[in-house]
Amino acid sequence: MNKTNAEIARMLRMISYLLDMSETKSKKTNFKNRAYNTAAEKIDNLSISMEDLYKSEGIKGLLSIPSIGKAIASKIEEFINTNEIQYYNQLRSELPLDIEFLELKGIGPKTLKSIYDKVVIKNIEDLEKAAIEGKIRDIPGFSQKKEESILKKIKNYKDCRNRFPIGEIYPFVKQIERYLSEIKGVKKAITVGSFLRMKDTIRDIDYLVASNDPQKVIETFVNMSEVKQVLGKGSSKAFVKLNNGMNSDLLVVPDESYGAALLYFTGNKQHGINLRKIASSKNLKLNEWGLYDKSKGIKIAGETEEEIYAKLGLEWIPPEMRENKGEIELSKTETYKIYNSGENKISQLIGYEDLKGDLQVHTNNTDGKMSIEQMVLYAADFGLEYIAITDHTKSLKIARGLDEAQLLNQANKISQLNDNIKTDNFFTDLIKGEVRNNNYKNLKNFRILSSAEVNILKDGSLDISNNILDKLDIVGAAIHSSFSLPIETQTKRLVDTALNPSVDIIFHPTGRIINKRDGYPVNIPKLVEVAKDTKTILEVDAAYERLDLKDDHIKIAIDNGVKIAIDSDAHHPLQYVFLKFGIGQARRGWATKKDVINALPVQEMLNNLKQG
DNA sequence: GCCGTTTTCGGCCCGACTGTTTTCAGTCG
Repeated sequence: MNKTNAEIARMLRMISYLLDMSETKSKKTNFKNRAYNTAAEKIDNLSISMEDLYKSEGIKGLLSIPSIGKAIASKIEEFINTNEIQYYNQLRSELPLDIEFLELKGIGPKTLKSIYDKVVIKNIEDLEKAAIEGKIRDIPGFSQKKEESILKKIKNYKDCRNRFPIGEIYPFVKQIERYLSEIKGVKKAITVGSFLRMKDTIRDIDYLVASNDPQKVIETFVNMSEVKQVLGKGSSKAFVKLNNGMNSDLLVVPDESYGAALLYFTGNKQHGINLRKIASSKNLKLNEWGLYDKSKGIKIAGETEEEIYAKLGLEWIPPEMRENKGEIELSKTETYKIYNSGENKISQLIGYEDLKGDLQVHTNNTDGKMSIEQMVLYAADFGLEYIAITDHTKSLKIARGLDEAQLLNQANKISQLNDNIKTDNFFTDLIKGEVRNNNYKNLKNFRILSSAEVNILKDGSLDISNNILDKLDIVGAAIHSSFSLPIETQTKRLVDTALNPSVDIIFHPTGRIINKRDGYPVNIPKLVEVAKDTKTILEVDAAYERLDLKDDHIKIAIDNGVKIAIDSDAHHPLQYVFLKFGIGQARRGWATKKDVINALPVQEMLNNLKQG
């Protein structure tokens, strides 16, 4: 049981695929398979769980999702209740092909059907074997060249690691972006796609370049040393596989099409489709080259995104919000004007320069790499005004967690440092050889907060008592063990923590590590409800392998009036840069500056805590 | 199969690249 949205979407997508394979030229079937595919995409982008929706509201809940009608809703219901869809079984009894073909890019249902009709295959292994044995080249419509290309595509499928955490590839992606921007004649070069939308993980890296010499840019791109294989190229586009296994696409357009191309290539796909539908309804046509007036046959916009959105009756939408989750409705100029008298999300979204403090920072007193003083120095250098020192507590043995005496000792030291920081020469010794810019002038007003990342035990209690915690400026708590308890127990551990009057923030609430572990199960709406009642802050841990809370959870939290903190979880000064990824997730969750507690100056932030 | 400010029928986003199709189907994003 417990069907994820991804599993449901995959089933619908495979139904679409099988319908496409078995389609008799009739147009009706053609649109039927598209309907299944559209429903699958919709579900993939949904912020709520279909199963939860079904359990709380029944089939009516499913029908409330656009693109899901009676027929598809009843199949989802069947899948949730019986773990099967008879319609799918029936299709598969006619075409017994493994669902993995969905992930084999470049070979679609039509190609596969032509092969299937002549050679018995069931899965990708069979297909590879048939190609190696030369059984495909003689099928009508195929050739030796096509057979070779099938083998290449299978190799690509096997090589491809699914998705990379955004922070892991960030420097590499930016390096190529800089390289492209330095090609002679290039006016602009930018990384677009899910990277620009700040998705937590990235599959493909897409670049957009504005230049009047596309051939030169394309040749330079496909000949970079980072390129392992050229998958295709034409007069405006190129597709390559990079050495790290990722696919990368390049689109080159003239300056006057830059905005249209940026809009098209940033996505997401459904956002783009909806914009093109709006264009169509206004007798306009939108593509990657511009916005055109159909009746007059002339281009009316294209150089900037803003002018295109404006001509469609919309305010500009930040890339992080372009996920087809209601942002188009929100940006309609009429809606916008009403809201904008006070509270429009789009104009108030938390910005990349808005954080004033960082509420989770570690030092070499436990598992961090540097001292409090060094972490402070670099934080000031980074432009922050305060940090909380949140070393682990005693029951987390692996990090040499602090006991009560050590914790109080550290708090005393921090208190002294706060006094000394105001004197002119205090950091002189430390600064020697470490100064990178002149932000140290901010140091005098810098505030160090005593804190801890208190360990939540299996029964939901903490490993440090409240009378000790109350001596700290701010308290964070987190789960680091017993991940496999059932959802009710895990939720109760976090709810009990939120109910604890000494705990201000719950750190990385779901415990996920991207590509390594899913995290423990948590009833997020329930936790959010208690957090709201108790004024507990939920963290967005910005370390790129965590990004926890994730975007959809952030949206649930702030929609319910819960404040978030965006923290780096830095164990080294260079890790303050992680804050960028946390802010990206917060923007994806539509968080405004007001929703983020550490966008406040230190005293206001403290005043807004539970006991503040 | 889904949808509706042209609402229960008749539409359904748009264009680049590939292969071998001399005018297009398949696939992708």
